[in-house]
Amino acid sequence: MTVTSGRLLQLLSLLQTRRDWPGEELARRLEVSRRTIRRDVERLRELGYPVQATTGPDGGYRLEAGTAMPPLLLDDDEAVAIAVGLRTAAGAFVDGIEETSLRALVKLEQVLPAHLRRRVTALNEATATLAPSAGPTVDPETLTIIAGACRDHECLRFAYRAKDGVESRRVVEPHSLVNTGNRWYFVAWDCDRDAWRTFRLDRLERPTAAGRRFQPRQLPGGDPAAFVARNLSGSAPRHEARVTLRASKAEVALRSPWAASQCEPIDAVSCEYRASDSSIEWLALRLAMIGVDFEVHEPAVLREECGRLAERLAAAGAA
Amino acid sequence: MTVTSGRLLQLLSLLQTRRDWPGEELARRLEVSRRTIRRDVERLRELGYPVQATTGPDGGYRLEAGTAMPPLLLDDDEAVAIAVGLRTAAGAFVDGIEETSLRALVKLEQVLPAHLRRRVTALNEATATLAPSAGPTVDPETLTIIAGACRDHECLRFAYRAKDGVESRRVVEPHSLVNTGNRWYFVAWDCDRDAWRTFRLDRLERPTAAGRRFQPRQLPGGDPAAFVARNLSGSAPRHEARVTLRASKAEVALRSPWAASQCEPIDAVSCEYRASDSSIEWLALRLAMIGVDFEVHEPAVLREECGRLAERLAAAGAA
DNA sequence: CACTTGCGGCCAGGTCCTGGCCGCAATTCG
DNA sequence: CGAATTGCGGCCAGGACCTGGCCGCAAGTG
Repeated sequence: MTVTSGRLLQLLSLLQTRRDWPGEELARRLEVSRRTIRRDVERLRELGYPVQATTGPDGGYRLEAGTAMPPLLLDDDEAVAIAVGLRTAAGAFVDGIEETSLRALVKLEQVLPAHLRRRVTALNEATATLAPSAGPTVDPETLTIIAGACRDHECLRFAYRAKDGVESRRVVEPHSLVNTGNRWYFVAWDCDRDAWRTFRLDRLERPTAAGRRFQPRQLPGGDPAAFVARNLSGSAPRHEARVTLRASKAEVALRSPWAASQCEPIDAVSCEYRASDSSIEWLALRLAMIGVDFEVHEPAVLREECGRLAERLAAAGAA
Repeated sequence: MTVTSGRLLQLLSLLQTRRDWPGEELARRLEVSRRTIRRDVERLRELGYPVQATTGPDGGYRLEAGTAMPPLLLDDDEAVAIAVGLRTAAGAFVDGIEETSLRALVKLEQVLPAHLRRRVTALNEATATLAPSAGPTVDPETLTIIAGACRDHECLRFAYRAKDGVESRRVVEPHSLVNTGNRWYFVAWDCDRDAWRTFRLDRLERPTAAGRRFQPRQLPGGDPAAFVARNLSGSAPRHEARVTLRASKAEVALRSPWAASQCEPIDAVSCEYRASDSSIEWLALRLAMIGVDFEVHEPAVLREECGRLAERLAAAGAA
């Protein structure tokens, strides 16, 4: 029954755009009797969506938070906003959320109408400017193409620039994407070399689905993250910073709320701040961003980096 | 019809998690005959979802991008990822996307199951650390509560700290949220003072829905953005920076892709960078973040800020 | 207390769903 | 080229489901 199912979807959509809906209005919008609305609501409830109702004048229906996610019915703008948000989230280094963001993004982009896709890429370029990050960034386009190929077991072709700078064309059976810290790796079976390889995403260009499907192979060891870690052999060491800020924790919270959660109060005019990152430059900048005077206890390289940064800024300031 | 509609939704969900589905497998998963699958697919098409099919061995169904958004069927992790992404997008200053992100977020949070909500807030706190922004930030919680109250025409109660520091309790009929640059304003009818007011979100605390609904009033002039602009009377002046970077545009693009789009090449070893922001501190940090030597032409305050920052870092580096 | 709004039983007429069967078309593979 | 796989959709029959209308009931609101 295409009409009934469609109406149910419409009803769900209406219930998501506003909180309270009198049955009368729903009936008018969906062009059915109020009796049918009651029945539709009953159906939604049967499907597990918690629709609450209140009686009396000003009563109506309301979709509440339940135990499972109902299908999200988004309008164009909202879809675009979500896509943009996910792109930045997937591209950023936000411990533990990237892979999932990516999966959601792939799902969304699969069905994203073309005109919306154009808006997303346009907006994404515009916003990239304002979301600085340390180190080489990865194009969200690349990410979604590869993630999609992994999901759909589709062969992939791309250009790769090895560590020594040598360029080559690859054809692979994609297996998975792995995110460590702020870098993306791509685990795949290299068809030409007949072997498993890991590729760094920022060295990879113009990925395109080759169209051919394949039977997934078993990755030795099973866990792609472990596989990448093994092949990485200890690059990207993390730096653990311990710093005293010359301000109370409350002051820090006021100026830079994002830093407060890693602050331990010492006394009324200072607190200890801890942070870790694989990039010393970024670590130094984060400290500078807090906006209060500070003193670096460790590591020494961070102190040096602060000095370098100071020189650069001093030079700029003196000009 | 609950079973047919439910199956249609399940089918849609399956089609979103992977690209190709042989009819045989769909039939097995949904526990109906292949004939019924064919009919369900037909129904989806009738509802406007572009389901493509390919014949032959290795054939199957595939949900493609159409002209309208189908309902998104998300699993728990994906919902969390989207919520987190939207929260940062709404809190950040990403010209033009915040209001919409916020609307999508309100829609999502309305139906977000409690256990997922907990995960979102937890993650959000954790990630906030890595998404620094200049100036006072706004709690996404606050943002969604207010946006929801605006949408649902529900009275709102909150504490407000005026410019002169005086604290007061307010009860208002919320009208709209306005985002300018990197700041949020809230336009509402103040019930106690019987007048329209704009509030700065970062001065507002503990907003709670009062429960009472109201008939929306007409905002004089109609446009909330214009209303805010009128009442703002030229605060938050923007600083326009003009800087020479001591590196080629290509080098900048390599180190900090986000900055490249605002670079104009001068010669092989330098390029001009332009940026504007209401916060001098943030402007200086953005320059530092590019990671190359530079020289500030204007404004003078930016030069001074660089000097201040340099001193702070020098002190930290020397320690 | 009157009024509004949701709830759900009951009814009758008509529509739609499902599984099975079939011939057809497109594609892949040997 | 021919066999096999997969999707398409007509047809059928039995049964289940939908809809609108009507009603008495319960629960808020003023």
